[in-house]
Amino acid sequence: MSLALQDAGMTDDIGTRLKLVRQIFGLTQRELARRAGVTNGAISLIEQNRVSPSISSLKKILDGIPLSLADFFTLNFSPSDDVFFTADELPKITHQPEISWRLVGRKTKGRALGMLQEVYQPGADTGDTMLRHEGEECGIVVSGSITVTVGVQEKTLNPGDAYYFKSDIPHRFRNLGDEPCVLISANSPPTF
Amino acid sequence: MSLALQDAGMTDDIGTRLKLVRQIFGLTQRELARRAGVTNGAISLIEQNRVSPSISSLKKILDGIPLSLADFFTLNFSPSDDVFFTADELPKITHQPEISWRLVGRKTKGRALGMLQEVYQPGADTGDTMLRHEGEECGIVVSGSITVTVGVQEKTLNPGDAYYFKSDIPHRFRNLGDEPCVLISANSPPTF
DNA sequence: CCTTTGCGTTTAGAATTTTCAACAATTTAA
DNA sequence: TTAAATTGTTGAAAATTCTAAACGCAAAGG
Repeated sequence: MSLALQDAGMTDDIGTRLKLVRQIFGLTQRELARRAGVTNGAISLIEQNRVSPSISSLKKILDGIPLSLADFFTLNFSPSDDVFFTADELPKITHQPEISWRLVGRKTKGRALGMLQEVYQPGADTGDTMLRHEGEECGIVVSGSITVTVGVQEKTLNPGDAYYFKSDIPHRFRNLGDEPCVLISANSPPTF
Repeated sequence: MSLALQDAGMTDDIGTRLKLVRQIFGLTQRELARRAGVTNGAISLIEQNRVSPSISSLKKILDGIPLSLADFFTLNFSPSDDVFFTADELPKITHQPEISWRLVGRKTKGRALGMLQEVYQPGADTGDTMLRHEGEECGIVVSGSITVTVGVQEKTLNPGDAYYFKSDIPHRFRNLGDEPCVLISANSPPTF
């Protein structure tokens, strides 16, 4: 099981690749399908490699994560030491050019925690549609400042400040300052 | 015309992207179709964005170039000064992990020359199927050594050594040494 | 214990892509 | 200048993907 996951990392196998990414982001097939505007059946078939999706479908699906096509094919899950990670081993993810993430650890399956280093360039804005379906998440600002909206609350966080909320509350991150903001976040979705 | 090519660089537009890559490699729709094992009609439709290809089709097509899916989506044709290029501006191409290329200049359309920096890791082998359909090409070794086969001739080239041949003769590059080989090559296909 | 809920899977039919073969336009060669 | 060859495009049929609606299974709650 964990072997299969490791193997699948480098593969061209689109189905396994999609499944891994989906699970890393803590989404069910149905939830991703809803966000992407496709049916859950389509995602199921793709993940089983019973069909080879069209670019347009795959793009729609990845937009629901969100993840660019380039990142999807570039993402590297290749095995490494399970405990220590050098900076350049952390898989990089960029959807909008202004926002980039780095995953801390890869084998999220079977783990309780996911961790990200997130970089928001000045002007970056996640929009308010990024609701995750279950679990909780928290983070602490390392440098720069970031304006976080959670439900009806909003606050601009500076280095050392932090947040913690249930993921099913709509939330939004905006960098209204003029320098990049780096923060470390963690999430604990039971769906992992 | 040249404007369209510049614009197309950054785009998600798969059709234009494929067309650009195909032209950079000096291939016709039919020739690429033959190598890829698809029909020329399919490539035509894709390049016009009248259909959105399946991943399996796109992969087959890119294998005929050859170019990986990751590189295809990562390749950056974005505009820059037309005369000077810094190292990191040169679009990187990797098909096999052991072989990587960097294009010198992007706007090959309308130019007579294409130039590549090529890196062959120890053990790298292009195989003998890489025949380009017309034109001539030449190169000079910068570091390491490379064994080149052209038709019935074969020679191991060391730094400073060079080659020059008609592209329609079957040719093959192999790094039989134990250090990476860097070479600069140029080609002049009339098909550009 | 039973019901409910949520998960991934499956199947038939609708929608889309791909092939095959022909076409028009351009280039090459005679 | 004409004939032959080559290129990209197009239309109808074949093949594949996607949807919509079900299914089986497991976990959670009453």
